[in-house]
Amino acid sequence: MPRSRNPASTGPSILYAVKQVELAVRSRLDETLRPFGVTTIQYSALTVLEHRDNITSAALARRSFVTAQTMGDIVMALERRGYIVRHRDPAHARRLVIAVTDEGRGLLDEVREDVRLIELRMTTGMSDEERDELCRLLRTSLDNLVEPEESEQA
Amino acid sequence: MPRSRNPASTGPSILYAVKQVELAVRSRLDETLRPFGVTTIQYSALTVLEHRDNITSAALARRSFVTAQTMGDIVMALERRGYIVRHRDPAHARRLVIAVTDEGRGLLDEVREDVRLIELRMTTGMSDEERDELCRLLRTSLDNLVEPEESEQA
DNA sequence: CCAATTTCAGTTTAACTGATATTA
DNA sequence: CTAATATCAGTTTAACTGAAATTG
Repeated sequence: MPRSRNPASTGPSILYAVKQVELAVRSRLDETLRPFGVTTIQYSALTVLEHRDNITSAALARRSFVTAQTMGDIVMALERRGYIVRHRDPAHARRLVIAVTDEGRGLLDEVREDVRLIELRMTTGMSDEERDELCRLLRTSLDNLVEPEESEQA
Repeated sequence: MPRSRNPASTGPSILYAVKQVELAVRSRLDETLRPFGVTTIQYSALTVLEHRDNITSAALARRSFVTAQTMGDIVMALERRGYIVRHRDPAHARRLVIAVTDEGRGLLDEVREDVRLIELRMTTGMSDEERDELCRLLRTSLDNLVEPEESEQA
């Protein structure tokens, strides 16, 4: 296969680009979410919970690359606002499994369109194939970065 | 043009993927940078300064989507550690332009290889073309998200 | 006894807002 | 006068470490 250029040609610029895009996205998301009184971090956690119900705070922390204590604070903030509830896992009395409430789903529904507009703006000028490719390459990047040891069900 | 699928097919999952990848990258970068006593945020600012010398803290703030005060704190932290120096712009007495010191470049050199390893791990299994494509799509995303009003030279 | 989960306490960094002096 | 820059002060959120209780 023809290696068109040296492997370091792109340098550490992909990491830099990821960082910059995330900063830009967060800036836009903050504007969108401010009227609702939730932070981008809290919203991100809530979107994960929307798709992965009955997960514990500790598992959510591992998935988000933060400590259990940090995620504990975020989860408690969401609980205080009524967006989630927690109840004991019958099979595992130490665990508190999280469920998104109707209020939580309501919030997600309220901001869904605005969030989609940010994504549409970000991908302006891209073809559907390019959008799919970007998403696929980001997922691959994430898979490559996570520790392989993690084998949880939630 | 044949729109192969509905535009919402990928949903807001690209934003989610960007966020997750950034969290993963930051987690790895934190490990790498901890022995050097700099945070990922400080390091990111320093890499921008490496390529864009003679920029002001305020301009750096705009580029990084944070307030001037926030970037002021980060810049002062880098200054205290001796990684940058600031001096008055002769043409603009109010501005303090930033220059990376030899110590700053030394730090960047010391961590460059480790940072590159993170990027290599992240792009494991990708062809050179895919790496380039990922970088290109991220740059496009960033361009689409920045305010067009900004027309600074630095 | 050990590992995982949760939580309490304390600390630090990074973000914000608001206000102020300076200067082009 | 206005806008931009830098900075001072105060606040909040998000991250950490350390420690403790509980449970499998």
